[in-house]
Amino acid sequence: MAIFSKTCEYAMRAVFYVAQRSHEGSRVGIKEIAEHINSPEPFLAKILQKLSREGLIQSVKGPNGGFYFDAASLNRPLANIVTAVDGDNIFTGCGLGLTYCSESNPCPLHEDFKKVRNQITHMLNHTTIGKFNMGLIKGKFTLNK
Amino acid sequence: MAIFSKTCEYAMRAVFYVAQRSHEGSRVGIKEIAEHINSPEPFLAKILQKLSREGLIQSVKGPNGGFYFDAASLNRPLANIVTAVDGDNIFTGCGLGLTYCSESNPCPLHEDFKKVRNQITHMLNHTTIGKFNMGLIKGKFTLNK
DNA sequence: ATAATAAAAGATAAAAATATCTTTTATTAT
DNA sequence: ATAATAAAAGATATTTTTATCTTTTATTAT
Repeated sequence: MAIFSKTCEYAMRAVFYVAQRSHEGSRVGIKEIAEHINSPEPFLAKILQKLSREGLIQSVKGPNGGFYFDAASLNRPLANIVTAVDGDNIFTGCGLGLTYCSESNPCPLHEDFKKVRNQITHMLNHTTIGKFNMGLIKGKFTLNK
Repeated sequence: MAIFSKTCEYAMRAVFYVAQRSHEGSRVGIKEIAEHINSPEPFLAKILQKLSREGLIQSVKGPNGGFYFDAASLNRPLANIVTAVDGDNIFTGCGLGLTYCSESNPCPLHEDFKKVRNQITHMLNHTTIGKFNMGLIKGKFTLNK
Protein backbone atom coordinates (compact mmCIF):
# COMPACT_ATOMS: atom_id res chain seq x y z
CA MET A 1 0.00 0.00 0.00
CA ALA A 2 1.49 3.27 -1.17
CA ILE A 3 0.75 6.76 0.09
CA PHE A 4 -0.88 7.86 -3.16
CA SER A 5 -3.32 5.88 -5.29
CA LYS A 6 -2.19 4.55 -8.67
CA THR A 7 -4.46 7.15 -10.23
CA CYS A 8 -2.65 9.89 -8.36
CA GLU A 9 0.81 8.54 -9.15
CA TYR A 10 0.00 8.44 -12.86
CA ALA A 11 -1.48 11.94 -12.66
CA MET A 12 1.64 13.40 -11.05
CA ARG A 13 4.02 11.69 -13.44
CA ALA A 14 1.93 12.69 -16.46
CA VAL A 15 1.74 16.27 -15.31
CA PHE A 16 5.51 16.49 -14.91
CA TYR A 17 6.04 15.01 -18.34
CA VAL A 18 3.53 17.29 -20.06
CA ALA A 19 4.99 20.29 -18.22
CA GLN A 20 8.45 19.57 -19.56
CA ARG A 21 7.19 19.20 -23.13
CA SER A 22 5.09 22.36 -22.73
CA HIS A 23 8.18 24.21 -21.61
CA GLU A 24 9.75 23.10 -24.88
CA GLY A 25 6.72 24.50 -26.70
CA SER A 26 5.04 21.22 -27.68
CA ARG A 27 1.67 19.68 -27.19
CA VAL A 28 1.72 16.00 -26.47
CA GLY A 29 -0.71 13.17 -27.18
CA ILE A 30 -2.02 10.63 -24.74
CA LYS A 31 -0.11 7.80 -26.35
CA GLU A 32 3.22 9.54 -26.01
CA ILE A 33 2.54 10.51 -22.41
CA ALA A 34 1.50 6.99 -21.46
CA GLU A 35 4.65 5.57 -23.04
CA HIS A 36 6.94 7.97 -21.22
CA ILE A 37 5.41 7.54 -17.78
CA ASN A 38 4.67 3.84 -18.19
CA SER A 39 0.93 3.91 -17.56
CA PRO A 40 -2.06 2.22 -19.23
CA GLU A 41 -3.07 4.60 -21.98
CA PRO A 42 -6.89 4.51 -21.71
CA PHE A 43 -6.73 4.77 -17.93
CA LEU A 44 -4.46 7.77 -18.13
CA ALA A 45 -6.82 9.30 -20.69
CA LYS A 46 -9.59 9.25 -18.10
CA ILE A 47 -7.36 10.92 -15.55
CA LEU A 48 -6.31 13.70 -17.91
CA GLN A 49 -9.91 14.20 -19.03
CA LYS A 50 -10.81 14.89 -15.44
CA LEU A 51 -7.96 17.35 -15.00
CA SER A 52 -8.96 18.97 -18.28
CA ARG A 53 -12.57 19.37 -17.18
CA GLU A 54 -11.35 21.11 -14.05
CA GLY A 55 -9.15 23.42 -16.08
CA LEU A 56 -5.92 22.17 -14.53
CA ILE A 57 -4.48 21.04 -17.84
CA GLN A 58 -5.04 22.45 -21.33
CA SER A 59 -5.84 20.42 -24.41
CA VAL A 60 -6.78 20.81 -28.04
CA LYS A 61 -8.34 18.17 -30.27
CA GLY A 62 -7.44 17.30 -33.80
CA PRO A 63 -4.20 17.19 -35.75
CA ASN A 64 -1.22 18.64 -33.87
CA GLY A 65 -3.46 18.60 -30.83
CA GLY A 66 -2.72 17.15 -27.46
CA PHE A 67 -2.20 18.18 -23.86
CA TYR A 68 -0.13 21.08 -22.60
CA PHE A 69 0.14 23.62 -19.81
CA ASP A 70 -0.10 27.36 -20.27
CA ALA A 71 2.20 29.61 -18.27
CA ALA A 72 -0.26 30.10 -15.44
CA SER A 73 -0.88 26.37 -15.10
CA LEU A 74 2.83 25.62 -14.92
CA ASN A 75 2.93 27.61 -11.71
CA ARG A 76 0.09 25.79 -10.03
CA PRO A 77 1.00 23.57 -7.09
CA LEU A 78 0.98 19.80 -7.44
CA ALA A 79 -1.49 19.84 -4.55
CA ASN A 80 -4.20 20.93 -7.00
CA ILE A 81 -3.64 17.82 -9.08
CA VAL A 82 -3.73 15.53 -6.05
CA THR A 83 -6.92 17.11 -4.77
CA ALA A 84 -8.56 16.80 -8.18
CA VAL A 85 -7.91 13.07 -8.49
CA ASP A 86 -7.85 11.86 -4.87
CA GLY A 87 -9.78 14.49 -2.91
CA ASP A 88 -8.46 16.24 0.16
CA ASN A 89 -8.44 13.37 2.64
CA ILE A 90 -4.68 13.16 2.49
CA PHE A 91 -4.46 16.78 3.63
CA THR A 92 -7.08 16.64 6.33
CA GLY A 93 -7.97 13.04 7.22
CA CYS A 94 -7.31 11.27 10.50
CA GLY A 95 -4.56 8.63 10.52
CA LEU A 96 -6.82 6.16 12.26
CA GLY A 97 -9.79 6.94 10.00
CA LEU A 98 -11.79 8.53 12.81
CA THR A 99 -14.24 11.22 11.79
CA TYR A 100 -14.53 12.82 15.21
CA CYS A 101 -10.79 13.48 15.33
CA SER A 102 -9.88 17.14 15.24
CA GLU A 103 -7.56 19.68 16.76
CA SER A 104 -9.90 20.15 19.72
CA ASN A 105 -10.89 16.49 20.03
CA PRO A 106 -7.81 14.56 18.89
CA CYS A 107 -7.31 10.83 18.45
CA PRO A 108 -4.25 9.20 20.05
CA LEU A 109 -2.09 9.61 16.94
CA HIS A 110 -3.31 13.11 16.13
CA GLU A 111 -0.27 15.17 17.14
CA ASP A 112 2.23 12.89 15.44
CA PHE A 113 0.06 12.40 12.42
CA LYS A 114 -0.42 16.12 12.02
CA LYS A 115 3.30 16.46 11.40
CA VAL A 116 3.07 13.89 8.62
CA ARG A 117 0.15 15.63 6.99
CA ASN A 118 1.84 19.01 7.28
CA GLN A 119 4.92 17.63 5.60
CA ILE A 120 2.82 16.23 2.76
CA THR A 121 0.87 19.47 2.44
CA HIS A 122 4.06 21.50 2.39
CA MET A 123 5.62 19.26 -0.22
CA LEU A 124 2.61 19.35 -2.53
CA ASN A 125 2.01 23.08 -2.13
CA HIS A 126 5.63 23.99 -2.78
CA THR A 127 6.06 21.74 -5.78
CA THR A 128 4.81 23.54 -8.86
CA ILE A 129 3.81 21.57 -11.90
CA GLY A 130 6.73 23.05 -13.81
CA LYS A 131 9.27 22.76 -11.03
CA PHE A 132 11.24 19.90 -12.54
CA ASN A 133 11.21 20.98 -16.17
CA MET A 134 14.92 21.72 -16.29
CA GLY A 135 15.88 18.57 -14.44
CA LEU A 136 13.74 16.52 -16.82
CA ILE A 137 15.10 18.23 -19.93
CA LYS A 138 18.63 17.65 -18.74
CA GLY A 139 17.80 14.01 -18.13
CA LYS A 140 18.43 14.35 -14.43
CA PHE A 141 15.15 12.55 -13.75
CA THR A 142 12.98 10.06 -15.57
CA LEU A 143 9.32 9.26 -15.00
CA ASN A 144 8.95 5.74 -16.32
CA LYS A 145 9.24 2.51 -14.32
CA MET B 1 -7.96 8.45 -0.24
CA ALA B 2 -6.39 8.11 3.19
CA ILE B 3 -2.77 7.41 4.06
CA PHE B 4 -3.52 3.99 5.51
CA SER B 5 -5.85 1.35 4.08
CA LYS B 6 -9.12 0.58 5.85
CA THR B 7 -7.59 -2.73 6.88
CA CYS B 8 -4.71 -0.91 8.51
CA GLU B 9 -6.92 1.65 10.24
CA TYR B 10 -9.06 -1.10 11.75
CA ALA B 11 -5.92 -2.99 12.79
CA MET B 12 -4.45 -0.01 14.60
CA ARG B 13 -7.70 0.89 16.36
CA ALA B 14 -8.29 -2.72 17.37
CA VAL B 15 -4.78 -3.07 18.69
CA PHE B 16 -5.14 0.04 20.85
CA TYR B 17 -8.45 -1.18 22.21
CA VAL B 18 -7.21 -4.68 23.01
CA ALA B 19 -4.07 -3.22 24.59
CA GLN B 20 -6.11 -1.13 26.97
CA ARG B 21 -8.28 -4.09 28.01
CA SER B 22 -5.19 -6.25 28.37
CA HIS B 23 -3.69 -3.65 30.65
CA GLU B 24 -6.81 -4.06 32.75
CA GLY B 25 -6.23 -7.81 32.77
CA SER B 26 -9.00 -8.87 30.41
CA ARG B 27 -9.25 -10.83 27.23
CA VAL B 28 -11.68 -9.49 24.72
CA GLY B 29 -13.81 -11.10 22.02
CA ILE B 30 -14.06 -10.08 18.40
CA LYS B 31 -17.60 -8.84 18.79
CA GLU B 32 -16.71 -6.46 21.60
CA ILE B 33 -13.67 -5.16 19.75
CA ALA B 34 -15.63 -4.56 16.57
CA GLU B 35 -18.30 -2.66 18.48
CA HIS B 36 -15.82 -0.43 20.24
CA ILE B 37 -13.79 0.50 17.19
CA ASN B 38 -16.75 0.57 14.81
CA SER B 39 -15.56 -1.98 12.28
CA PRO B 40 -17.26 -4.84 10.43
CA GLU B 41 -16.89 -7.83 12.74
CA PRO B 42 -16.02 -10.61 10.25
CA PHE B 43 -13.59 -8.40 8.42
CA LEU B 44 -11.85 -7.46 11.63
CA ALA B 45 -11.70 -11.15 12.54
CA LYS B 46 -9.63 -11.80 9.43
CA ILE B 47 -7.27 -9.00 10.28
CA LEU B 48 -6.73 -10.22 13.84
CA GLN B 49 -6.28 -13.78 12.62
CA LYS B 50 -3.42 -12.57 10.49
CA LEU B 51 -1.83 -10.71 13.38
CA SER B 52 -2.34 -13.79 15.53
CA ARG B 53 -0.63 -16.07 13.00
CA GLU B 54 2.33 -13.71 13.02
CA GLY B 55 2.47 -13.75 16.80
CA LEU B 56 1.78 -10.03 17.12
CA ILE B 57 -1.38 -10.54 19.17
CA GLN B 58 -2.25 -13.34 21.58
CA SER B 59 -5.50 -15.27 21.62
CA VAL B 60 -7.19 -18.21 23.31
CA LYS B 61 -10.25 -20.05 22.08
CA GLY B 62 -13.22 -21.19 24.09
CA PRO B 63 -15.15 -19.73 27.01
CA ASN B 64 -13.47 -16.72 28.58
CA GLY B 65 -11.24 -16.69 25.55
CA GLY B 66 -10.46 -13.80 23.29
CA PHE B 67 -7.63 -11.55 22.20
CA TYR B 68 -5.05 -9.94 24.43
CA PHE B 69 -1.47 -8.71 24.54
CA ASP B 70 1.21 -10.08 26.81
CA ALA B 71 3.71 -7.69 28.38
CA ALA B 72 6.27 -8.09 25.60
CA SER B 73 3.69 -7.47 22.90
CA LEU B 74 2.47 -4.29 24.57
CA ASN B 75 5.92 -2.84 24.01
CA ARG B 76 6.08 -3.63 20.33
CA PRO B 77 5.94 -0.68 17.95
CA LEU B 78 2.81 0.03 15.94
CA ALA B 79 5.05 -0.23 12.89
CA ASN B 80 4.98 -4.02 13.27
CA ILE B 81 1.21 -4.03 12.93
CA VAL B 82 1.26 -1.78 9.88
CA THR B 83 3.89 -3.91 8.18
CA ALA B 84 1.94 -7.08 8.92
CA VAL B 85 -1.27 -5.83 7.31
CA ASP B 86 -0.05 -3.40 4.64
CA GLY B 87 3.53 -4.41 3.91
CA ASP B 88 6.45 -2.02 4.01
CA ASN B 89 5.69 0.11 0.99
CA ILE B 90 4.70 3.03 3.18
CA PHE B 91 8.15 2.95 4.78
CA THR B 92 10.17 2.51 1.63
CA GLY B 93 8.06 3.20 -1.48
CA CYS B 94 8.51 6.07 -3.93
CA GLY B 95 5.92 8.85 -3.84
CA LEU B 96 5.48 8.71 -7.59
CA GLY B 97 5.35 4.90 -7.65
CA LEU B 98 8.66 4.58 -9.50
CA THR B 99 10.64 1.45 -8.81
CA TYR B 100 13.99 2.82 -9.98
CA CYS B 101 13.81 5.63 -7.43
CA SER B 102 16.42 5.38 -4.69
CA GLU B 103 18.83 7.47 -2.69
CA SER B 104 21.44 7.23 -5.44
CA ASN B 105 18.97 7.54 -8.33
CA PRO B 106 16.17 9.74 -7.00
CA CYS B 107 12.90 10.78 -8.61
CA PRO B 108 11.98 14.49 -8.61
CA LEU B 109 10.02 14.25 -5.37
CA HIS B 110 12.50 11.99 -3.62
CA GLU B 111 14.09 14.44 -1.17
CA ASP B 112 10.80 15.95 -0.05
CA PHE B 113 9.05 12.64 0.04
CA LYS B 114 11.79 11.12 2.15
CA LYS B 115 10.95 13.57 4.89
CA VAL B 116 7.35 12.40 4.81
CA ARG B 117 8.32 8.75 4.99
CA ASN B 118 10.78 9.41 7.80
CA GLN B 119 8.10 11.18 9.77
CA ILE B 120 5.73 8.24 9.30
CA THR B 121 8.45 5.76 10.18
CA HIS B 122 9.36 7.71 13.29
CA MET B 123 5.74 7.94 14.38
CA LEU B 124 5.06 4.25 13.93
CA ASN B 125 8.30 3.12 15.51
CA HIS B 126 7.91 5.33 18.55
CA THR B 127 4.29 4.47 19.18
CA THR B 128 4.09 1.27 21.17
CA ILE B 129 0.93 -0.79 21.12
CA GLY B 130 0.35 -0.01 24.79
CA LYS B 131 1.28 3.66 24.60
CA PHE B 132 -2.24 5.03 24.93
CA ASN B 133 -3.57 2.63 27.56
CA MET B 134 -3.83 5.27 30.27
CA GLY B 135 -5.34 7.85 27.96
CA LEU B 136 -7.92 5.31 26.83
CA ILE B 137 -8.74 4.14 30.35
CA LYS B 138 -9.20 7.74 31.47
CA GLY B 139 -11.49 8.31 28.51
CA LYS B 140 -9.16 10.88 27.04
CA PHE B 141 -9.46 9.16 23.66
CA THR B 142 -12.06 7.04 21.92
CA LEU B 143 -11.60 4.71 18.96
CA ASN B 144 -15.04 4.53 17.41
CA LYS B 145 -16.46 6.68 14.61
C1' DA C 1 -16.48 20.46 -47.92
C1' DT C 2 -13.58 16.38 -46.87
C1' DA C 3 -10.34 13.49 -44.68
C1' DA C 4 -7.34 12.86 -41.00
C1' DT C 5 -6.24 13.45 -36.30
C1' DA C 6 -6.73 13.48 -31.42
C1' DA C 7 -9.33 14.39 -27.20
C1' DA C 8 -14.02 13.56 -24.84
C1' DA C 9 -17.47 10.70 -23.40
C1' DG C 10 -19.85 6.53 -22.47
C1' DA C 11 -20.13 1.69 -21.72
C1' DT C 12 -17.89 -2.39 -20.21
C1' DA C 13 -14.34 -5.50 -17.97
C1' DA C 14 -10.81 -7.16 -14.75
C1' DA C 15 -8.45 -6.97 -10.44
C1' DA C 16 -7.98 -5.73 -5.73
C1' DA C 17 -9.85 -4.29 -1.43
C1' DT C 18 -13.44 -4.71 1.68
C1' DA C 19 -17.03 -7.45 3.74
C1' DT C 20 -19.86 -11.66 4.93
C1' DC C 21 -21.18 -16.37 5.83
C1' DT C 22 -20.40 -21.21 7.15
C1' DT C 23 -17.80 -24.87 9.03
C1' DT C 24 -14.08 -26.47 11.89
C1' DT C 25 -11.04 -26.58 15.86
C1' DA C 26 -9.56 -25.59 20.48
C1' DT C 27 -10.68 -24.49 25.22
C1' DT C 28 -13.35 -24.23 29.40
C1' DA C 29 -16.85 -25.39 32.69
C1' DT C 30 -20.06 -28.66 34.08
C1' DA D 1 -17.66 -37.11 28.26
C1' DT D 2 -20.73 -33.18 27.07
C1' DA D 3 -22.21 -28.64 26.12
C1' DA D 4 -21.05 -24.04 25.48
C1' DT D 5 -17.97 -20.66 23.88
C1' DA D 6 -14.91 -18.25 20.92
C1' DA D 7 -11.13 -18.10 17.58
C1' DA D 8 -9.44 -20.17 12.99
C1' DA D 9 -10.13 -21.35 8.50
C1' DG D 10 -12.34 -21.66 4.14
C1' DA D 11 -15.60 -20.23 0.77
C1' DT D 12 -18.30 -16.57 -1.13
C1' DA D 13 -20.07 -11.81 -2.07
C1' DT D 14 -19.83 -6.85 -2.68
C1' DT D 15 -17.61 -2.55 -3.68
C1' DT D 16 -13.97 0.23 -5.31
C1' DT D 17 -10.09 0.85 -8.03
C1' DT D 18 -7.82 0.07 -12.04
C1' DA D 19 -8.08 -0.82 -16.90
C1' DT D 20 -10.13 -1.32 -21.65
C1' DC D 21 -13.01 -0.66 -25.65
C1' DT D 22 -16.13 1.93 -28.70
C1' DT D 23 -18.40 5.95 -30.29
C1' DT D 24 -18.68 10.89 -30.60
C1' DT D 25 -16.99 15.58 -31.01
C1' DA D 26 -13.75 19.16 -32.12
C1' DT D 27 -9.85 20.80 -34.81
C1' DT D 28 -6.66 21.11 -38.57
C1' DA D 29 -4.91 20.64 -43.17
C1' DT D 30 -5.99 19.81 -47.76
